[in-house]
Amino acid sequence: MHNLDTTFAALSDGTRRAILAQLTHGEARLSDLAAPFDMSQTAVSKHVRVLRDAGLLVVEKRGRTRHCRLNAAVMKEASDWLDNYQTFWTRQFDNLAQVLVGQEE
Amino acid sequence: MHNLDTTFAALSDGTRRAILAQLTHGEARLSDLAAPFDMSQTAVSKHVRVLRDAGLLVVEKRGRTRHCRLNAAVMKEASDWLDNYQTFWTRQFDNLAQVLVGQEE
DNA sequence: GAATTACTGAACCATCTGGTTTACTTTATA
DNA sequence: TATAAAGTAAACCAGATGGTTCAGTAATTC
Repeated sequence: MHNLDTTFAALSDGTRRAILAQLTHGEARLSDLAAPFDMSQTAVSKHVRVLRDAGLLVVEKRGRTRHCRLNAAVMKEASDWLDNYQTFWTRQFDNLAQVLVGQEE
Repeated sequence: MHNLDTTFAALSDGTRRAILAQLTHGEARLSDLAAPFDMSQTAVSKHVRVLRDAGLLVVEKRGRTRHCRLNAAVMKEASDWLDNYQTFWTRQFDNLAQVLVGQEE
C-alpha cells in the first residue's frame, strides 16, 4: 500500500510521528527506537511495521538487529495534497485580517 | 480536539478528502455532499462530523439544511509538520540521482 | 554448547471505525 | 394541517487498531 489513506493513517499516531522524528537523527535499531516509550518493544515493533507498510521507513536486517531509516519520499505525496489547500488557509487568514480591521471601525 | 492525531486521522479517509475537495468549490449542503457517494446520507453525516471535530470544516445550521464550508487553517499545522521533513525527501532524491549517475559509469 | 540478546509471531483484549437500518426532530411546503 | 425533506440519534455489526503477554527463532557472546 502506498496511497494517501495509509500515509495519513500512519502519521495519525503520536508514537509513530515520534519514531519518524527520531530517525531524522540517523538510522536506529528497533530497540533504540523503543527505549523512550513506555510500552513494550512488541508494541513499537508493530508501529514500525505500520510505518514500513506505509513506506515511511525502511528496515534492514543486520545480524540480529533491525536497522530503520527514514524514507521521507512518501511524505511528499501527502505534502503535495495539502499544498492544494494552501491558498485556502492563506485566504482564510486574509479574511480574518479583514474581520479584525472591520472590528476596529 | 485539534491536534495532529485527529487532523491526520481525519485526512486518512478517501471519502473525507473528497468532501474537502468538493468544498473548495464553495460551501455545500450536506445532501449535496452526500450525492456523489454510494453510501447512506447517515454515513456521510458521520464523515462530516469527523471533519468538523477535526476543525477541517464548519457547519452552519440554516433552516432545515446544514451548510458546510472548508476551514483549511487546520491543515497548516499538518503541512508545517511535514515541512520539517522536506529536506529529507529532497536529499533522498539527490541520493537517488547519485545512485543513478553511479550506475551509468 | 549454554546463555543472552534482539526481535517476531500468535493469541488475546478493549476500543475505535465505517458502514448499515430504523426512528425521531425540525423545518418547509402543498 | 398534513406531508415531505433534511438531517441527527441510537442501536447494531464486522473488521481494524493499539496495546498486552507468552512463546519461539536467530544471532551473538560467554
